[in-house]
Amino acid sequence: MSQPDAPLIGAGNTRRAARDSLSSAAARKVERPAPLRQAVYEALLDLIVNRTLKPGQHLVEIELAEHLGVSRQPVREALQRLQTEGWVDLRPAQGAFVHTPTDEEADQLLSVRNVLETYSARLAAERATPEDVKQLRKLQNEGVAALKAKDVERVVAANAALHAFITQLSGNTVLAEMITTVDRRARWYYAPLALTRGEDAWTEHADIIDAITLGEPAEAARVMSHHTERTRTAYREHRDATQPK
Amino acid sequence: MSQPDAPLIGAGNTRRAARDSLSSAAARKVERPAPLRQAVYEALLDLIVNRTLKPGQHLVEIELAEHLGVSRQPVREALQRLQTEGWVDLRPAQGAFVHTPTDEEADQLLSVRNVLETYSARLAAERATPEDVKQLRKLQNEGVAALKAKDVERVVAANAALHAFITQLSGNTVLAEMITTVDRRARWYYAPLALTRGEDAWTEHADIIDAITLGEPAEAARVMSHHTERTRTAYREHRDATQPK
DNA sequence: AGATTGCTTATTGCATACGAAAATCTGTAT
DNA sequence: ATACAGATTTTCGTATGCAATAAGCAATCT
Repeated sequence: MSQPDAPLIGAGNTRRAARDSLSSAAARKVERPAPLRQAVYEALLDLIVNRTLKPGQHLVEIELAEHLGVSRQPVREALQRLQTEGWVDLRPAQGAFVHTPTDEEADQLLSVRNVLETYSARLAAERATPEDVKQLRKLQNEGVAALKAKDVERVVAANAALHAFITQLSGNTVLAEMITTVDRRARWYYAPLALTRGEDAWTEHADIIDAITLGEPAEAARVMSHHTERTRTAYREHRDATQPK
Repeated sequence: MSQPDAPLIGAGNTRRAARDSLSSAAARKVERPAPLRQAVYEALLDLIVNRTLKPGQHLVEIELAEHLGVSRQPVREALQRLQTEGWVDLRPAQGAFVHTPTDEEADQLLSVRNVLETYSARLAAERATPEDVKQLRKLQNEGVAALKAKDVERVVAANAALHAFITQLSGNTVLAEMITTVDRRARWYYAPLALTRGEDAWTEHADIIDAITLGEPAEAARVMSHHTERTRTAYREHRDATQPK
C-alpha cells in the first residue's frame, strides 16, 4: 500500500477535532475558521510538492480522507482546486491522478513565468522604497549565506522568498497571485536540478536588486528576463543530459 | 425574489435526466460524459458573465441548485472553481458572492492581460503559417462586417474569436489557457464600455495581423501591446467619465 | 493461444442528512 | 427611540448513503 505517512490525524472524529489537527499541521492561524477543505488542500499540495505523492499516482479519495482523518467531501473539493491549478488531473469517473508534467509543458510554463516575472521586476523597480531595498539586501544575504553553507533547503527557501518579495513589490495583486501559482509549479518541475546553478543564480539576483535599487525599470526587466531565461535553459540542458534522447 | 429565469431544468429528478438537460443547455457533446459539475460551472459562469447574477449578489447554494434542477453538491463544486478563477468570492460560513471588481483590480488585470497577449502575439508571429494567416484575415473581415452592421453581439464575439485564435497560434498551451481565463474576466470588466472604440480596435487588429503575416515578432508584440494598452486606457477614461470622482 | 463476453469489485459522482455558525428577528431595558 | 441579549431562522460545511460507471478477472468462444 503506497499510503504516505505524513500528517495523520488523531482518532478525533468530530469536525472540530479534525480541523484543529490539520490546521496545526499547516501551521496557520485562523480568525474566522477557514474551512476544512482549505487545510486539506494545503496538506495535499504539500504532499505533492515534496513528492510523497508521485506524478501519475492515482489518488483515491477515501484513502486520502482516512489518512487525513476527514471525510471524502473536503478531499474532493481540495482535489478539484488542485486540478484547476494544474497539480492533478481529474479523469471523469476515474478520479484524480498526480499530474505528470511533460517536457514541453514545463518549458512553456517556464517561459510564461519569465514573462510574468520580468514584468513584476519592472514594476518593482518603479516602486521600491529604500526600506524595500534594505529588505531585498537582507534576503540576498540570507540566500548567499545558505549557499555558502551548502544548505539546499535554505537556498531553495531563500530563493522563493526573494522572488516572492519582488513580486509583492510590483504592487499588482493580480499579477502577484498569478506568479505565486506559476512559480510554485515551476519549482516543482525543476526541483530535480536543484542547485546545479546556485552560484550564477545569486549573482544574477544581485544584478536584479541593483537595478531595482537604482530605480531602473528597463534594466530590472532585462536582468530578470536574463535570469529566468537562464533557469529555463538550465532546465533544458538538464533534461537533455538525463534523457539522452 | 431575485431568482434568475435562465436555463431552468425540467422536472427530471434523476441524475441522468438532470445531466442531459443541462448539457444540452451548454450545447456540448460528450463522449465520456462530463461530470454534472462541469455543466453547472458553465451555466453559472454564463449567468455571471451576462449579468443575470449581479456583482455583489449573494448566491445561495440551494437556490441555484433548485434553479438548475440539481442538488447542492455539484453547485458547491462549481462555485469553488469559480472562486479560484476570480468570478465569485467565497466567504467562510457565509457562502458565495459574485465578485465585485474594484477599479484598481480591473486595471491590474488589464495590464497583466497586456503582458500575456503581447507575448502570445510575438510567438504567433514566429509560428503562423500561410493558412493561419488566411484564417486571421477571415476573422478580421467578420469583425469589420459586424462593426459595419452595428451588431454589438457579433462584434464582441468576433473580437474574442480573433484574440483566441492568435492565442492558439502562439503554440504555448499553458499561456493560452491563462489568456483565456484572463481575457474572459477582462471582457466582463470592460463590457460596460462595449463598442465605444470599435473602429480603432479593428484598425489595430489589422496592424497585428500584418505583423504576424510578415513574420515579425517584435513588431507584432509592439502593436499588440499598443492595442491592449489602448483598451486599458479606454477603460480608465470611461471609468473617470462615469464616476466623476 | 488470443479475443470476447459477462460478472465482480472498486471508485466515483450526486443526493441527502445533520450539526454548527452566521444572520435575523424579537422583546426588553434604558 | 436605541441598544442589547436571547431565541429563531437561514445557510453553510461536513459526513454519509446510494446509484452508476470503469476497471479487473474469469469463463467461454473462435
